[in-house]
Amino acid sequence: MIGSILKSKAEAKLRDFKSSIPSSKDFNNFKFALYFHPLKYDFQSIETKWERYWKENKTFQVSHESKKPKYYVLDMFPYPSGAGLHVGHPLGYIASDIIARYKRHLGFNVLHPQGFDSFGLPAEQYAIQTGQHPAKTTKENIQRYKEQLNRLGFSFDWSREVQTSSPNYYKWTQWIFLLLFDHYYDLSNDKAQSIESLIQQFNTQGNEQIHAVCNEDTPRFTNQQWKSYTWKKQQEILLKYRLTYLSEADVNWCPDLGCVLANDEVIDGVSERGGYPVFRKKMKQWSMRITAYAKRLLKDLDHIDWPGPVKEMQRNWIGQSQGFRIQFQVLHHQENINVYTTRPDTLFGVTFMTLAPELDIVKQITTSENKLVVENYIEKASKKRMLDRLVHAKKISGVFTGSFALHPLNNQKLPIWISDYVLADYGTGAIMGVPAGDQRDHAFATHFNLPIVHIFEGVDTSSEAFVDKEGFTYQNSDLLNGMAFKDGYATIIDRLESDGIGKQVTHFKINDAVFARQRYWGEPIPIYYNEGIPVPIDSQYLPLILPDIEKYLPTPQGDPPLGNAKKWAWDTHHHRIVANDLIDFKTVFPIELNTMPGWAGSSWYFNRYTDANNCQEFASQKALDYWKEVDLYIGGVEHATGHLLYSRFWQKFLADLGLVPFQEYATKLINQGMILGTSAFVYRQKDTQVYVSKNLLDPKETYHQIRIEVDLISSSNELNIEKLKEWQPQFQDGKFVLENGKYIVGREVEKMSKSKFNVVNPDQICHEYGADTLRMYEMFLGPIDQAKPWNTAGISGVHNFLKKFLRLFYKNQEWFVIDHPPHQEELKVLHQAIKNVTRDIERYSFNTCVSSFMIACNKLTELRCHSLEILKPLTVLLSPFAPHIAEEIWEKLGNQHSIAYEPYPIHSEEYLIENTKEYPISFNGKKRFTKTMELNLSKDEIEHLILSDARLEKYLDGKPIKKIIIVPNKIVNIVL
RNA sequence: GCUCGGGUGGUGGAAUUGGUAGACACGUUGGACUUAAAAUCCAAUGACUAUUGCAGUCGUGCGGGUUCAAGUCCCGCCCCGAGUACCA
Repeated sequence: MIGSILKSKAEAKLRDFKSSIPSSKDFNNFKFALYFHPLKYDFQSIETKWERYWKENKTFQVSHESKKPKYYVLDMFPYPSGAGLHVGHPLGYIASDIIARYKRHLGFNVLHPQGFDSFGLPAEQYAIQTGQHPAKTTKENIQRYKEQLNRLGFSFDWSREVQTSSPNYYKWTQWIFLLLFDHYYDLSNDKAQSIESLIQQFNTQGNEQIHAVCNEDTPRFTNQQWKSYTWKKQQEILLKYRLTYLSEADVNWCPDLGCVLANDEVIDGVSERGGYPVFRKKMKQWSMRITAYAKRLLKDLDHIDWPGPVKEMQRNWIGQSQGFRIQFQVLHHQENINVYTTRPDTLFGVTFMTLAPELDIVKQITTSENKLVVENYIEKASKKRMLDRLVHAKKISGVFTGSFALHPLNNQKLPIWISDYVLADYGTGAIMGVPAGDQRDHAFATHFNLPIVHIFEGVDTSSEAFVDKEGFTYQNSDLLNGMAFKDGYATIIDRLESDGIGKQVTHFKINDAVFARQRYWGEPIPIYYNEGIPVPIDSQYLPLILPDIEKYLPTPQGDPPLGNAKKWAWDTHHHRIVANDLIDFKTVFPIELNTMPGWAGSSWYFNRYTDANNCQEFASQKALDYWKEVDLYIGGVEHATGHLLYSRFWQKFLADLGLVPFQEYATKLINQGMILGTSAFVYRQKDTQVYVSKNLLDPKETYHQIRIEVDLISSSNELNIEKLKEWQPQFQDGKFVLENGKYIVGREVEKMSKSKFNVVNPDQICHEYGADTLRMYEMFLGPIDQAKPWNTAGISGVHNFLKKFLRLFYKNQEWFVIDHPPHQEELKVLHQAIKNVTRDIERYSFNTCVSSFMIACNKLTELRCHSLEILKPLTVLLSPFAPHIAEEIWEKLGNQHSIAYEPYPIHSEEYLIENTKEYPISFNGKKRFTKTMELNLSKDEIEHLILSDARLEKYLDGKPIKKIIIVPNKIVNIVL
């Protein structure tokens, strides 16, 4: 019934509409208006016009001297690569720009800066190939990026641009490095303290009582001993406390890049950039003592609104575990072996010990008859690539050292083995082998015929280890026998602690971050060497400028590229860099030749934006206090265990020193999903020049898949063969086997990359459809945080919407907006749109926002609305998404100022209440309703209703019913 | 192996967090207007069965369960994606 009413309404509307269409007599007028739309959406001129306007009027330049509340929206700044921007880059920038513009409408003073992370490997490799100075290519790339970014209408305040490779920026990166060098981590206050204060404590009490984070091999000394040490010895000790320090460390060495890598730059045993094999190697290296902050980095994750996966990855990376450190004596040797275990309760199941081959102690305890095999094994293990170590994880290997350890409680002799399944950099690098309680130990024991002690009563551990913590009682376990896990655990740690054999420890998986690269294109480390001891260059002489060099490769002596610099030594008398040929190492000292890693500059840039042009400070207190922390940070999830962790570490350090007002710099983080490319393939028959169309491939034949440029493909996957032959000469002699006269290519979704020929450039979309369309389309594609393949199929829908929207302001080609009170219907459409768009922006659900605009636009077109009172707020609503067209309309509506700061329309509920009572309702239990309704019913009506539906009875219970919500033939909800 | 996500039309994706599943858009089909194309507008479009009685049945990876009501909650499977890994 309702259905038919609605239907007849719709029909009436249609009739109405059709009758309004003029007959063919006055066709001349009408033709243009409806069927031949001359109204051109000239996005090219609109967009260039407004981009110039924003630039000339400095529309988006902001100051911290403002009474308005602040809002800080930040993008992860890009690395300016030579390939330029592709359609994936702007996704996050568009979202952040929408938020920035939205917040401006709401009256916030919005800080929305942009800059460039311009130090990095690709520019340097390009320099090695071409001899071009990285500074030059970087500058060109930045220029290109800026043009492309501006073309998309982002409301960045470019007056605050930062470039990490510019000396007035890296001056402060070096300054922070020196601060880290000058501090240690005090565990009694749980914060960084100056080295100065540490020296004072050494002078008065030595280091016995000091509770600080330091290297494992730090010796113990009294104040007397300290004073007796030479300057050099003192400095060596201090280095073990500094937050950036130089030490012999196991590093990830990548010979192909000639460079060490941080753990997060190694993926599956190969380098993140280039995919070259990575080896473990001992080298003297700069490191950052991020481990000192591990606990705080973990704890404060609870206080920030970051995506779950990022937090989870950081938690895993930090890898906190509660365990026990147990000491084992080595028979006939002085040395003890410390093991780390999370299961001290399985101590009576120990039948052997295993050490990581890299451990120093291995050489000392190896007996002479085993020396050869052990050394062989160590040699082999160190040569093993990290990848092999992963791949051959299942392959069990190891050798016996010939020595034995003593079980601390029952004095059994335990053979000491070495094996590469034990990692040197986790725990103590040594484990106690418990075949009954650990699967790897079990496999190892089985492989080498080592005994298994079955310590769990009720569980068979002869063929498999048992790792659960319930379902057994202990047996063969001395004092634990008969207990369950909980009691057993408590009993054993009590015993071990009282005997002084072991102690409870909190262990972290995270390692200190290697902080030096053997590269040219990075921040110079402001350190010189005196007697081999690193000495800081006083911060007043910063920046330490990166010198020009001619060759970007390592020196013949194997020094980093900076060794090629003519001027590169520090003169302590004149406080300057001096030329090599004049070097007299009595007065001048060699400068550190390594440079900082890529993440140095990006670890604090968000603070610099608050006061980017300050020459006196890294940022003024006033600016920092006004802009505070980042309210919304948008960037890729790939930085979860790199940039996003290091920058939190630096922020905490700066906060410890009182230099920044917050422990966490970004309260809210959103990860934008990657936009993937769709690569295209042609299929060449093996050893021929014959290319076969995709659907004609013979399963019995072998084909080579060859990636080709996606520009050569039509929307129906047809290949333009002529263009292909022009593109690469190898195809010129090709014979193409066609289907239906066409060559159809294969397609596959992959990461967008220049080398895969699947890059789609935003420039060509801008040219064809305009920036506003691109912005809205990228938002419309799907949820912001989801990875999705780029696909232009739907772009016309968004473009049509903008055209339609513009058409609302026109009638018969003429600008036509009326200033009469709008209809109820029109108001309802407007307020529905305001409500939905606002709600969705607040939820960062931009794709549904775009839908809401389309719905509103369609309805208003149908209503033929030209009311100013409707269209004006709608334009404001749209302006964060499509700023150019909004500005254009805004100006045409007679406004002098930019729409950017126009108050946002706030919806009022009264237009949104559904008039459900219009529809007739019948309570005979069989009628159907077409709408969900909220009804205020009288008692009689309710009773009638209840009689019609027995199910309701159970709800009655004597209570009065206030409201009943009904859907077709069903009672939905009852409010008592 | 472990830890997170996620499976909805031909496609991208909606669903106010338990209340008419498929909004919006693409695509497809038909129509209007055109010499024609483009552009624009209108209509249909989950599947099946009916159809000059206007309706019915089934449908959110599979199998169970809770509920008046399940895409949404619970239990058990299957698949896909991401991260991570001899972590003791």
